[in-house]
Amino acid sequence: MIAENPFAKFRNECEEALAHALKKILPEIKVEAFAFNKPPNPEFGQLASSLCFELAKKLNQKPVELAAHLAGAIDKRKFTLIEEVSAVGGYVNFHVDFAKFSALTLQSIRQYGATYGFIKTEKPLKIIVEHTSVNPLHPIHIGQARNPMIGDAVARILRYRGHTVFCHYYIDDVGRQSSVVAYGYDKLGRPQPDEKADHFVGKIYTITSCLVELNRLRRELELVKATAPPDEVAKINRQIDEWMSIAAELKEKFPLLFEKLLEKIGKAEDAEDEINRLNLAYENGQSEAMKLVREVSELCLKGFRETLERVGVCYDSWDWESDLVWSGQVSEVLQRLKATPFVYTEGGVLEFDAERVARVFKLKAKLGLREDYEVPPLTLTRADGTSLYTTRDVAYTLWKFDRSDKVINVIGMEQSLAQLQLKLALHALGYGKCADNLVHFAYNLVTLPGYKMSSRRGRYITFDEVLDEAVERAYAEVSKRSPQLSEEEKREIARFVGIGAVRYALVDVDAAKPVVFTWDRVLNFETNSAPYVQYTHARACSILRKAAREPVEADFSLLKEPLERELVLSLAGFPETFIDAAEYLKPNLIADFANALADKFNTFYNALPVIKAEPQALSDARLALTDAIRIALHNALNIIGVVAPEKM
RNA sequence: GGGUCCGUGGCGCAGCACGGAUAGCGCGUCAGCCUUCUAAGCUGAAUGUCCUGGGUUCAAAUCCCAGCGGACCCGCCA
Repeated sequence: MIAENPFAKFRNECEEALAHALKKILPEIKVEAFAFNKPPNPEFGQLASSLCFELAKKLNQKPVELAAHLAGAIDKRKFTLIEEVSAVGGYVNFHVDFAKFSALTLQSIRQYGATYGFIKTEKPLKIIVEHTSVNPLHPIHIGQARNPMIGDAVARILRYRGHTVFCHYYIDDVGRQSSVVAYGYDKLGRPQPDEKADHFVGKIYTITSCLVELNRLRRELELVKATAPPDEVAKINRQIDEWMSIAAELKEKFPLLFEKLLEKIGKAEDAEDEINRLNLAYENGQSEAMKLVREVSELCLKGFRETLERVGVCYDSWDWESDLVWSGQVSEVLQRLKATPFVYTEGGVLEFDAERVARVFKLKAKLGLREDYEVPPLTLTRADGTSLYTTRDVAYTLWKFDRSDKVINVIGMEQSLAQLQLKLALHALGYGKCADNLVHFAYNLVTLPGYKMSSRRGRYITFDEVLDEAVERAYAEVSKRSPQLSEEEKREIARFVGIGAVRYALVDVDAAKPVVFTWDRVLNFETNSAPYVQYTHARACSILRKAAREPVEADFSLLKEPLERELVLSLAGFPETFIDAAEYLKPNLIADFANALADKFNTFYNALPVIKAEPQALSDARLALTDAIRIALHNALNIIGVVAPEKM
């Protein structure tokens, strides 16, 4: 007997059994769906119904008596997996027939192998997952690295679920910041990088942006010094002080580059204007500007690709924001928005009345907003006619929906309002359906202890640094723990252990929670980490290797130990966990599952022999169990992008 | 001021979508386990007003309301 979802099979039988019994003794009662709980203790069985508590009040009977009555009415002979039904304290408890259930679960896992657990959806969709989308100005820092880890895991999960998934990277090269870095790069004479390209670009960006900001503030001070109130002058002075200290930091860290840029733009009074001109020229598709900005952006992206490839993240499409502007899609969207009654002009710029859209289309309840909350308006254009980020995002979103049924944007929760306004803009344009299929997967920030990471200020820890450190730490661990391995093996293991640890650490915490970055968090190699699960997987592989035989006709009824039964239950539940993870977009469920299974296996490993178990039939059954665990751990790690090694 | 999210042993987290029996786990602390299948492991001990107060319910960490604390957002930045 084989089932792709063993635990669901048991659950279905329990449901059916309960429904029959209810119909028999209380035909007048209609229950839509039966919810089951997992009992806190195996002596209460594997599934429990608390239905009697609900019915007790309606029927004016005691739950305990009702439960006994109901349990007694179940004819368990009609079902294959139900061994016993008991009534305890008002609950109806279902006990699984472990002999049959173990056989079902372990044979199914063996049969499905690398596809076990990945139940296909009945409604496959074309889904675009947009993730990472770090601006091409500086290296990906650890605060941003949570994004590709979550995005990639979500994409993998949805693919295994049977959807057609495309991962898109949105290259935001139209913002003013791109012109800032391009300006600095140009002043330096467009040099070739002498290090990893994104790190190189990042330095230019930070220093340029700092110098330009100082210029601006100093001029502002000159202008208002005589006329403005003292507290305003003091405020500007404070800002100057802050940027001066940043400049000092940068000068110390990158003396050569700092000097060069200081010389070129330190006193350039027209820097601000030149950057604005460059930005305008770029949006207008002027060829010199195009060449310059694209050149810097490409450099940076080259660095990103290296980093992301290293952690096993890849994309199906790299979408340039500028392409949307140059192709006229942005201005077309603007025209169409202007034609709606929701756009007005104020102070020479176009404003979008998001609040009115929400009211007219009665969307507040649907979008989870209170009726008395007023959605702030969205400015669509600058006074010079250039577009703003969210405006371009409207065009981009429509472009994405031309290619998919559903769009998932993995974007920090600080952009919640912008994403809401984006949805409302879609409604205003008549694309309410797209808005409904647009998901903002919001995740919380990663901060450094004491301060927020700031790319403009050059205060960040790069993802590359974290990966390097993790791999180095892992190398030290492997060398210590497995000195017998060859140098090559150690390097290889260090690589996937270190990278796995980082991936796992960034996926494991609920995306809604803020994370304070500490090295301890990502360099954890003990329980509840990728290395722990990887180690457990390698351990299972090692046993199977040493056994050197195939347990062909194992007698699963020999698996009578509570530890073995818990393992079977865990394994049988993997498909349901996977479905939950896919439907609710919760990759951390997979990490938790893997960790919990590893925990149970290690307990089992320490308590009971596998190869040396007597009689051999028991050894065979335990080998089959071990093999099933190996498969489940492998599959779980696979979806969160972590390598499952055979040795470490 | 308004909005969104978060609040669970000393620290870091799970559980909350779908209410259910004794709230789990890791770190740290203490006491143990390697001539036995990988000790990146295991066993045991101590540690909790599940932010506070109301409400709904037979039943609340979980749902609702109010408050407190923290993060983020409310820009002709992205």
